[in-house]
Amino acid sequence: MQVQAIELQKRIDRFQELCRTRGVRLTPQRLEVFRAVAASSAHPDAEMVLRGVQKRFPNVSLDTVYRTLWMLNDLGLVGTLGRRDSVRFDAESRPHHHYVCRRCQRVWDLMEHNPTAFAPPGEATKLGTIQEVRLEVQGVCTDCEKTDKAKRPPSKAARTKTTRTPS
Amino acid sequence: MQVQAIELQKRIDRFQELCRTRGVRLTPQRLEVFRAVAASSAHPDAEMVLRGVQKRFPNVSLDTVYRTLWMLNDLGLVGTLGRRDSVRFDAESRPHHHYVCRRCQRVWDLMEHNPTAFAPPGEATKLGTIQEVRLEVQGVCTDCEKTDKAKRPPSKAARTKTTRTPS
DNA sequence: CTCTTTGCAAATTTTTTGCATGCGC
DNA sequence: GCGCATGCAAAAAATTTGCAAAGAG
Repeated sequence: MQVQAIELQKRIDRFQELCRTRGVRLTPQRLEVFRAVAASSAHPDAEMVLRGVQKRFPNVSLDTVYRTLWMLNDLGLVGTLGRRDSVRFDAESRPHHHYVCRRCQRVWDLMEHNPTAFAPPGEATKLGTIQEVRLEVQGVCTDCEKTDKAKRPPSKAARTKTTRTPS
Repeated sequence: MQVQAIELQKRIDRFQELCRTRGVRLTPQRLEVFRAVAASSAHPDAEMVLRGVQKRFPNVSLDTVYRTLWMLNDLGLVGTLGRRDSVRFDAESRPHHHYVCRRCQRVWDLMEHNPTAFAPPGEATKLGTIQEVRLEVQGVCTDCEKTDKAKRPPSKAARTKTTRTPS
């Protein structure tokens, strides 16, 4: 699960260049966080990245890892699996894909049936059984485009947890 | 964002039938949770489902909603967007897909390039801009197949939060 | 009547934030 | 030196679990 040294160096160069281009401050922590993600093909979560980074910088904190990872994500240098917010459900039974707006988080079902899209890549069959193939298109919906800037819901903190002792 | 009454009824019938077939107890809460998901095409999260259910059953609790949703997921009646565990990162820059093992949660990159798979369905272009197309194949990897049964890590609770006062 | 499911509350887990200090540029 | 980034700790958000009481089959 290790990335080749040459490929890794290529990625790091690109990162450093992007930092200069985009005016992002290049700190040792950030470099190390990026190295940890770029060097692994195990798709680590934040905690795994932390462990990797701590080998060289024993006192980096998990929050720095999170901050850096999302920053790298903004820069387009790392991708994510899973959403940072809550899990969403749907009961549409026909096979379909999703379009997800990265600003308002709304989801549309894409019913257009391109059968090849649901055919699992042959490569996958060698890895194990296949239970589901899921395609997700991400972008910014036209509504959000119009009203530019993200309008995050006013921090759910305000809401009273559940309906606990309503009186 | 409402599902047609006929389609909704069809889904509910299927749910009730599956309950009988699979020996799942059909409680009013469960029916209502399913109705809430099946009636919406907004891909609600657990809290949104709760709000829908509470219109008829003001005292259902969020935990029941969660329990029911995952149960419906097991039954194959609802699908999910996003993972229930933590977000994972990767720094692979070439376009690629993922194979995710539902037991050990490991992820493999699928580099096999089927260009059509990355072409966003035309339907999506009408909804907004497109930033990324992501395909995820889910299943059980051969390793886990061999050692059947899921071997969930022994509840991360055991671990000492971070490196807080190690002495 | 029995055994599953519910509601409640508290615990767990994951992620974010406020603030004083430190370091890249 | 200035201002963003870090570390720390604590908050927030999301989800799960233990347990007594209620209800389905």
